[in-house]
Amino acid sequence: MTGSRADGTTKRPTLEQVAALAGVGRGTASRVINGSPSVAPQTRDAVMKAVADLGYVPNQAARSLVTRRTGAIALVISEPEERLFSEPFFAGVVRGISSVMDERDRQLVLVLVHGAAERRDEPAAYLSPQHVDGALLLSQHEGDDLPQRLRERGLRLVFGGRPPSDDGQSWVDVDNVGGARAAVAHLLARRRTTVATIAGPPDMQAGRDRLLGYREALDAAGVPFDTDLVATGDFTELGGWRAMRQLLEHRPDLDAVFVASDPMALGALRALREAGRSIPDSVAVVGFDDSPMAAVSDPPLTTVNQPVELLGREAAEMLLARLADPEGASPRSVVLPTSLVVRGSS
Amino acid sequence: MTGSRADGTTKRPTLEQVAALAGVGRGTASRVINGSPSVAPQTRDAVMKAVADLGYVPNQAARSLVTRRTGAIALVISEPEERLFSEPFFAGVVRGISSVMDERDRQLVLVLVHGAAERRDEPAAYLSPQHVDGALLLSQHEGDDLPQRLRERGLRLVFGGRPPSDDGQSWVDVDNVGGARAAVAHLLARRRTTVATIAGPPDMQAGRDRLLGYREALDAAGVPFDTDLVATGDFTELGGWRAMRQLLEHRPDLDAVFVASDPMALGALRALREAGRSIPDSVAVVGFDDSPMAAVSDPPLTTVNQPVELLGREAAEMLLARLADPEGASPRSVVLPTSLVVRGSS
DNA sequence: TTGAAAGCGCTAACAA
DNA sequence: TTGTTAGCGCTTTCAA
Repeated sequence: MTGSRADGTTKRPTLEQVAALAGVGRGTASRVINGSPSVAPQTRDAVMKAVADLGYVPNQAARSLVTRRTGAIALVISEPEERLFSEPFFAGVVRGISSVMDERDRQLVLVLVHGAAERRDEPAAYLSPQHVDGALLLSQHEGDDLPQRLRERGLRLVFGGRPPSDDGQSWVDVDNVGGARAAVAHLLARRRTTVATIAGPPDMQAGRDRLLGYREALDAAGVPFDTDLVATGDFTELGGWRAMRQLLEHRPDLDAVFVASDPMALGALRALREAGRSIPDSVAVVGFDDSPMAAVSDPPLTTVNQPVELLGREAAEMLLARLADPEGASPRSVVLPTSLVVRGSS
Repeated sequence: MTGSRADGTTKRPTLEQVAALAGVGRGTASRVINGSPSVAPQTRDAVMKAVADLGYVPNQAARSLVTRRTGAIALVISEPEERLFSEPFFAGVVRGISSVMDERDRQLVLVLVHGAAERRDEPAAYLSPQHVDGALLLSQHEGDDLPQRLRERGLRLVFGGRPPSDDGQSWVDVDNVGGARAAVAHLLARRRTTVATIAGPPDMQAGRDRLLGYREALDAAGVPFDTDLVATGDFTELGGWRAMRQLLEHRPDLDAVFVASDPMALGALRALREAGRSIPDSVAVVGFDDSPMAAVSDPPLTTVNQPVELLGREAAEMLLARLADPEGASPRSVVLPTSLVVRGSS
């Protein structure tokens, strides 16, 4: 099927050979392979057969050279956000992105960029139209000018997670506000009267949105917002533990807490246990993420599910759609629904 | 610096233009750019200046077309190992790999492959010399034939973590055996007499190696090996919790436990707490990973540090070295030292 | 609908 | 040491 060479390299069949075998010109063979409509059915069949017989695979380099498209998409991870690597969230999103890229025969190039602080030279020089057709940015943080620079270089961008400044960007996000609202409404519906929250970092959109959802649920129920019932964590277990202790100190009368991430919720559970508070009798806890840990914690955690894999898929497809569009379609945004996963009796 | 076109695409300067500006032939310009030694210093300078003035960047597609090298390296993650995504281990390794690739102007292509079970067609057809020059495989599991197939396709491979069957492979690993040995020796030196272990999955090399280290330390101290003191977990917190409960049931007299991963160690701590055993007075616990959680757990966990970022760097450099070598250097293997991080009084 | 031919930008072989 | 030239494999006009 493929000839081998002395150096172990494999010599692949070329379009030329396919054309010859099919008894057509190179141009025609090319048209068939690229799905051009103006090809006679029988010609198409002949070429297809030749392709199959020869095990032909187009040479991407040659193709790129003339089309000026690389077929590659960058997945940009900002170094400070590397924490994402240690969250199930990330794995799911990447799986979603990856499956789309596979289906569409695109390659996914992983680019870790250093924080603005530690950048010496032009950041991520690799991120240019010369190397990738577009870029997917995950979970941006406020004040980073990388997206702007990439856009200036002519790269099409799509954000996974709503970007801090939503000025004509394309993004896919989950409904953080709605998820948080549902979580808090659930607690209120269970006759909890003093519902606290452990919010995420205020410089992250997800953190802000989930806090907003908390407020909205209180408003809807006519419950006044009380800053003493709000503590902030950094999405880690330790942060959740600290925040819970702080809440217990200020407001030992609380009987429920909505925690903006599962790791923080686990930390909160620990703090509550250490304080001798029973769960959920004395304090009900609801998390956010629907991470695997939430299902097996003691007690199992009610939490908000977010469709992470779908988020990845949608973002990837949105980017490919923008690339396919002649002048780069106008920015779009999609919000995916979240849902409450009720466990135990909290 | 670069001309823009109507479609927003950037038209980059070509080697031709660089040569013209420098007043040399295209070939000479090419030599300078590729660092050929046979170029007169002044010629070199002239070309370099032209490159700088024009902001010239070589066209990778054109280059690949003639050199038949892509400049890309695949990072292959097997789907079942996706758990790696949720471990700090992974983030560190990827950071190491990524930094090397940046330095050497290589792109890192992320490839998630599905488990052997769910593969429909030829697995990861993308993984061929046509697309990538080589591949880095992380944490392989027993019985997967993907590495073999990739090698048959003519791809150079390097493993991060010792591969299950070490028949002439190239790999970089950390000293799991030595780390485990040190951990157990530490417990024995602290006059612990009944040291149990929670081992990792037996189908993973790291799991086996850490158990071996445990045995070696016992042997060295003349302590008999007792299967009742061995429980197995799956590297997750839940697994550690279960294993600890099992150990306590069979051998409530144990006074120390070496746990083969930090997440499992945290689960073990929880089980011990729930059983009313004080830590470290009643039972001393040592983990493995030196994950961030270990430092902030209650009590802080003594654990084994593994140089994850270095592992990534070494693996990446080994692969590039193999690629640079004419006939693909003979397989090499490197074991990086681990070290015990003693915390608290365990 | 099809074939022929002109490059895409670069490296490497060959001459000079 | 340098310039010239022949492709690498493909897409895409341009004619037919």
